[in-house]
Amino acid sequence: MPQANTPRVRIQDVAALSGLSICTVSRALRQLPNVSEHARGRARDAAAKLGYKASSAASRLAGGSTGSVAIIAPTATAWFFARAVEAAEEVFADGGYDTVLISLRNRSGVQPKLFGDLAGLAQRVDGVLLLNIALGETEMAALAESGLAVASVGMHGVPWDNVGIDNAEAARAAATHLLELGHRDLAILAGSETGAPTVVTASERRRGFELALADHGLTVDPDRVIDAGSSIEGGRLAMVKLIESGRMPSAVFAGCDETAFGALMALRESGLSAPENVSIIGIDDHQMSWFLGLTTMAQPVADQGAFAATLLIDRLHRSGLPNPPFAGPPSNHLLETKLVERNSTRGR
Amino acid sequence: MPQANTPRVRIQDVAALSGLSICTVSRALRQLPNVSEHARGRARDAAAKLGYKASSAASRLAGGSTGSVAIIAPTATAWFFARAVEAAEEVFADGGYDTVLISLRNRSGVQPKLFGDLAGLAQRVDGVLLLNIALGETEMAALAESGLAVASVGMHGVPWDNVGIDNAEAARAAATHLLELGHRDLAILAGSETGAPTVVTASERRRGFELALADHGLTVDPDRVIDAGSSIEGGRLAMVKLIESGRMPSAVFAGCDETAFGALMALRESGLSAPENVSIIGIDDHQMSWFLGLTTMAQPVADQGAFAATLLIDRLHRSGLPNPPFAGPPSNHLLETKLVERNSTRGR
DNA sequence: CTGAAAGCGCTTACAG
DNA sequence: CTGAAAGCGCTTACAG
Repeated sequence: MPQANTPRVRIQDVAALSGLSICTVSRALRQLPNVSEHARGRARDAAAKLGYKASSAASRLAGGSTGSVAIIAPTATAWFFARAVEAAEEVFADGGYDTVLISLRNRSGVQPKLFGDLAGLAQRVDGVLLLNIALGETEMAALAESGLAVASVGMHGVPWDNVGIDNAEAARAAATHLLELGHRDLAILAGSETGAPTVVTASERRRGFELALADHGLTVDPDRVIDAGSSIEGGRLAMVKLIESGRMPSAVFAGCDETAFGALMALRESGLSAPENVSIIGIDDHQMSWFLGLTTMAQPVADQGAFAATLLIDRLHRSGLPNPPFAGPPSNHLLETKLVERNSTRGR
Repeated sequence: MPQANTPRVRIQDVAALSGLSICTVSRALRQLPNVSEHARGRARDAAAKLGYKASSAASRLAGGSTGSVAIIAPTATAWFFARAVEAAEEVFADGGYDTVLISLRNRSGVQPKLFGDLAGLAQRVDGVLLLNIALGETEMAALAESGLAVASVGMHGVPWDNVGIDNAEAARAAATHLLELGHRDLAILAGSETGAPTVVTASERRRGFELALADHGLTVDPDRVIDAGSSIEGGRLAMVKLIESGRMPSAVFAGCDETAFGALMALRESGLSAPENVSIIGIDDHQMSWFLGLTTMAQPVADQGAFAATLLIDRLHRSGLPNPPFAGPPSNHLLETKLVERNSTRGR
């Protein structure tokens, strides 16, 4: 196998240049305690002059950090995930971490396999950023045992740092918008796609939807709850189902904008449109939503990914310090959403 | 730092169980030559029974493979890249490789930094999959020296396996469609965004555009070549520029569908539309293109990512064999594109 | 075809 | 606060 021909700068070189032992250099560079400021300075200078960067392989093998983190997402192509992933990756890269992308690809089987060998994963990365992953109890336990640092986006009641939006509230606000417009026969397009790992936000959004209806003395008609996943195609099929049922609701709450796009497509295919035949509201404020005149609850996506990544890195840094595991209780950060009214909804 | 508590299965355990030495096991498991079929079988059985998987850290440190590959993309959020990345990630995962995602994020500075330390990268991954990255000569040289296996999507005249479409031909076909509709004043929305790393396909598409015009005895008016990058916003701004120039072309070739979407938005903002005021054609066949009635040249995206990933893995496998570097000359695979006529173009 | 030995570059106890 | 030693789990020459 061909080799890079730049001779690697080893910790030994830094030790030689700084006049310290390699173990002191190692501790100094990793900000561990019990190193004099003087030694720390010398080590840092020598490392900088030599352009030294610890071998992640050696460090990892010796029991130190791997210098990489994994992002686990249900899919990497959906609007939300692509943006969250990229924002997180940027934070990780700036923090000196490689980011390993693991897409569950809406394929059953890959999640169990992944969580079945968390020890293997833990050997390759220091921490994981979970993006809207629905976890079973066994999986939660496995994660706790793995020793991996964890942070997440869009998860709920979870024993690690999380950032998201208040999904129930956002859904409630969306449905309330519809109700205040005078609509009473509401349908919700949400939930999981067949064979797809459940996306946690879906159930919360559905709960918010129910809450809004309850606020208005209404209950949810099971026939008006359509599984649509969170894809364009899922939204399209769900709306087709509604149209073919011959009983069109007055308004539709789509679990996310892409689902709403699909619903809009289905309407057009049938010669119908929003808000003429039905009002439609989504959640996201996708880049195309303005164009399509879609009313939606806007959420900050890149911010969520970046913030969660920052929290994970913070934990990782603190974990190097004494008194693990990772000082401080888990925090939960809810970012703001806001209603963006356009032309897909109107009073009746 | 907390530790996983499943005791790791080491190669030594496999050696003990199989009655072989660890070095024979090592060779057997990596399919190296000079191992008897008998030993190979015993090693394989023992490894399977124990659920042995080599430590990537140890393997890497000892000079073996890292078990991971990097995907380098200009951005991970654009429609094309998100899909290509996910498709490639699936192939890598199935092949047992971790995939490290590196997004250049359209930020100048990150590419030079990355290529400035390819030796560092080579220490962490076995190979890289380049997605439409414009490379300077120094970067090409650095890549060759790094010892990394390389494959790419959408690149041109490159000394490694590549898969893509014939960009010049696709662009030429798109422009020809416009010309055959009778348009003579054509504009092209393409090229790189300010500060963004150049996307290689852009220049090829521009060349195809020129070719088509030349076929019809026309030359390109520099004023009709607008830098639009390949984003929605870039397309919008480019079209705004065209509108504000007061000299609207008869038809517009957008370098990709997202650029076309942006152009469509700009038209709508000005109370204009396609094909009434101008014909518009894109390249991609984005999921939303049908909805927006956009005429476009369809290209298979996931196929490109998956195919290129397969080629990279093949090289990686072959690189373990004797007689490196990697047997076989680089191959270039061009996948089919095809015109999808919708309502954004019409004769004049 | 197979094995004993050395070494990859770190980090972690353990002494000082 | 600092250092010498052992060891992490592999792979690579080198002998047999």
